[in-house]
Amino acid sequence: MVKRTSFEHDDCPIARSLDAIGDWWSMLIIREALFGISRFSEFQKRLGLAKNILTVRLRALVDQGILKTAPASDGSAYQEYLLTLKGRGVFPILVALRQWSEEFDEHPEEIATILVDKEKGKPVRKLELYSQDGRLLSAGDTALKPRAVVKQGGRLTA
Amino acid sequence: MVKRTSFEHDDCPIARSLDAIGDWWSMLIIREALFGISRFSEFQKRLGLAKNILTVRLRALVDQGILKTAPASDGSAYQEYLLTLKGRGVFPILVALRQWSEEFDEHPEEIATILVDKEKGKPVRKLELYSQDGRLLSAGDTALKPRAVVKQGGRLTA
DNA sequence: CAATCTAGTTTAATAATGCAACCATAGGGG
DNA sequence: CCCCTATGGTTGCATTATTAAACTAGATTG
Repeated sequence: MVKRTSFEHDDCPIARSLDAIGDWWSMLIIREALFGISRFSEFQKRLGLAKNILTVRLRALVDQGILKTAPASDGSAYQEYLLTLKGRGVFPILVALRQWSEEFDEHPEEIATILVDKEKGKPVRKLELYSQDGRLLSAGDTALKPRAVVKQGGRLTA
Repeated sequence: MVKRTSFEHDDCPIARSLDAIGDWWSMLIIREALFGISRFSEFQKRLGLAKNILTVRLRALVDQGILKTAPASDGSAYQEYLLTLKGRGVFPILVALRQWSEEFDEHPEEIATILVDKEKGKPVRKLELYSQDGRLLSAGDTALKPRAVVKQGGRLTA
């Protein structure tokens, strides 16, 4: 690679998200964390990834404020990894990924679980995107607008 | 890597999606395609990725039925890459990624664009997840249920 | 018909990933 | 106190992926 491309300071928010959590393991670690997994060894067992990789990923997630370490909680003298607010904010992304598989995968019969609402136990609806005045939007109904920014000099830039 | 782990036949739909489009470039290629980009050189210019990688990614996306090649359209004798229905279905994932950055990024002032609805030009709302009976759900209101599957033998499995 | 554009392929270097083996600390048994 | 196991890593090395840059070959343009 001669240096792997970083999107950390890209002006596209999608690229920025991908830079933060856009690899297989980070996303799956957050998925497990949302299930309540918090211990190093539990992550390692459930995901089956190499421990050194887990170490690196956990550290990166902590550095980015997606996970935080807590001294313990279940009595044992070890630490645990807990989601921050930012980390819990990844939930819609995971739901979107899940629903894409459910809708388009060629072997949906291999999918083992369904996302349901706790209260009724029924499958959730598809994620919906609305305009401010309440119209349901699809990709074609949207556009990108440059964010108007007033810089120090007072000039208007994109 | 000694063979990168594949999630192609994982039973988790999130893992399956990640296996298909869970790398930086694939996601960004689809983003560009949603903007109407369809030519090899355009993708390469806009994303700034190495051409060999673009070749591999485009081929993988076509193999997976996310893009399809069409013989031409603007007269020139070259081919173009177009999104399939499955490809356009990635849109909510990209919206979720975008909104996560918008909400949690530490330098939101570096984000250059806003997603608006075409009709009014106003920013869209956050993606919303509803239960079948219309309640707005957050992560804590949901659970995973094993998908009941009736196998050949007639036994019920998870 | 020479120059340039398109859509790649090839090559060589560098970076990331994975496996396995090792290490340090805590707690428990004897 | 000594040995054993579990937790939470670290280190080394082999393999694989990504990249930039050079090269091709057909299509288009001047």
